[in-house]
Amino acid sequence: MICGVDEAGRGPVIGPLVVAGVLVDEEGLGRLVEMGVRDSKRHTPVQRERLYREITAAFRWRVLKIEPDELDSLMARSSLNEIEADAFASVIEGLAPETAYVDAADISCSSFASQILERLERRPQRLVVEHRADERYPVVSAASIVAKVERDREIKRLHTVYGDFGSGYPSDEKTLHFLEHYFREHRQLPVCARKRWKTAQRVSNQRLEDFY
DNA sequence: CTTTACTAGCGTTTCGGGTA
DNA sequence: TACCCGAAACGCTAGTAAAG
Repeated sequence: MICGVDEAGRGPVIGPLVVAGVLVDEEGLGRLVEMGVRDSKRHTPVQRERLYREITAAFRWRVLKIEPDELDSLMARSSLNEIEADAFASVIEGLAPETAYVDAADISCSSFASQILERLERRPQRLVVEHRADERYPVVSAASIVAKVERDREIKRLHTVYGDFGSGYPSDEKTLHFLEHYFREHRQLPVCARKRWKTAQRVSNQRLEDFY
């Protein structure tokens, strides 16, 4: 059996980090190609939703979410890469594949591979860690779609709680506005925000500067 | 007219080399 | 030795061009 693992929501200041894995056999690999899975960025949201339903109905899969408050406390002691290596390892462990294909986010492939390996009790026979694996391997594309849709759904849920704050990424004007407004109103950042992120800290400090 | 595809620009983190 | 800054990788948005 072969699994692919990818992550979504590494950069944003709002919402969870999501890691997903999909497990397929040789035949399933062919089905993924027939479905036309590609890197999640290459699909429209509607296509992603449809593919998500097909993938999760047809194959074994796992998803792991790390909420902002948990991420904040973990980052007091570990780097983001170590936290991700932990999450990737437990997803792989849960699917127990012979071969695992992993998308290395913003780190050198070899060091990420060894970080994952040292966290695995039962290691797959083959661990392939590459940049842009989500473009090269359909099973990683599938994982990227699952991760992306799971995060989008979570953001949508948060919109019903907090109103429309955009994507949650610092480059999104709406997100920044929301954080500033919320902080002015409540004198603290919302639970859904990552306090350790520079953007979040800037928002908090800006308030202090205004105050004095 | 609507949807899709592509690029540029900005945000995040980590890594590595140069400099004081 | 310690620090700083650029490069690399990712994701997101907005804008533009092309296709249906």
